[in-house]
Amino acid sequence: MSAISERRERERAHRHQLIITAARELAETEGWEAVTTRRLAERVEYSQPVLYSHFAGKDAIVSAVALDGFGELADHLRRARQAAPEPEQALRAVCRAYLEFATGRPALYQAMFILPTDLKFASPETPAPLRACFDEFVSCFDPDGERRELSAEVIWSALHGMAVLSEGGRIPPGGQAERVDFLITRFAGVR
Amino acid sequence: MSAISERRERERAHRHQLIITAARELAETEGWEAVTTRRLAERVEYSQPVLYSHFAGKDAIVSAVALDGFGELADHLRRARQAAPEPEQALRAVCRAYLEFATGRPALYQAMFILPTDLKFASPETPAPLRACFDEFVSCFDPDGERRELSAEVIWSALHGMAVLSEGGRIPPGGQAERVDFLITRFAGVR
DNA sequence: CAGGATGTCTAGCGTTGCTAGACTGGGGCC
DNA sequence: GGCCCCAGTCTAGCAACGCTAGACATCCTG
Repeated sequence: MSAISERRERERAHRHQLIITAARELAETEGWEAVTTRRLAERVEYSQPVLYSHFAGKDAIVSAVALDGFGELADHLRRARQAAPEPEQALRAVCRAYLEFATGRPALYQAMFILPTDLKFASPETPAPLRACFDEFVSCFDPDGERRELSAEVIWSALHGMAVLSEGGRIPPGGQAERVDFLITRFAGVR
Repeated sequence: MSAISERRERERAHRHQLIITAARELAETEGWEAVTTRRLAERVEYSQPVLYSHFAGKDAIVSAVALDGFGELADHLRRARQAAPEPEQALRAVCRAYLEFATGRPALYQAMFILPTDLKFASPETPAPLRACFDEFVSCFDPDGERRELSAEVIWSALHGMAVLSEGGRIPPGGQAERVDFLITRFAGVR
């Protein structure tokens, strides 16, 4: 019962991750509308029902990709914040890193924030990577000051709005840096 | 050729609007995923191909609904702005009206800003209602001050971010008013 | 009154997410 | 060791999707 079933479990875990990365790659190269269960199954060289033995449905696969994305975003933001010498510059660095992430991996960003997912936000069972992302913004504000969470929410909203409106062509895609600078100067003074 | 074909044209225009309002009602009561060409056709009591004699495809129907929405949003914002006695209160009033609109008609807002549409933004052939919405924000800032457009873009982004993150449960849906106030105080001083 | 244009329909194509039922092969019990 | 059973995988198919071809009817024009 031991060795063989252990190997199977290992293989199963490996295949689980294989599905996630295949979905992500497919989405990043051809967009999420090209990610169908058939194409995904063909890509991982298994039949469709195998996908459903790993995930409850397509949404769950998207959620898994999104979760990976939140982990990477948290890393990305943390690195940017820690590389900044001063607190004010930290906020600016984190904001820029956020937009860089959003425009650099549009499909991943879409999975995290736009497509319907099963992920729980702002709740006790919120996955750790999601909290970590939010906390990176919170950390940019003065621990003594009140309303750090509020500041983080508003900043995050603004960045998300810029990212998605610009990606969809609702506002000119150029001039993102200018908008960030403008936003920061309004928020930095009251840190 | 006159009377009869005129009547037909009238009927055709009437049916055109009928399709749009049916799509909108269906979306507002059951969500956009319930708006299929079959159900829509059944609702307007015609067969599917009739829809395609009026619109290029489903996206075009969504776009038409969105365009109606932009007209209403522009009205809504203008009324809010004009009802405010002072410029600073005008910005606050417009922002609140915007979020009120977004949370009050979520399906309509989705058609305008999230679903894929054929509408052109920030371009010469941008429809008038879209420009009108943007201009309502611009009008809230000092005509002598520079960067009115930039301010409008950033404010709009922030509002959109709040609306969509809150609707999707990414940030707590309560406390929207607090966020708006917080945002305004950062932007009002430099009007 | 014939001919053509216009409008609407039925029927169907290809694709989607998802699932039931058959088949296979190794693990545990007598 | 031999039998049964369960986990895993597959083929095949369902209902619903957006969209369209081709047949039918209906009305204006010459």
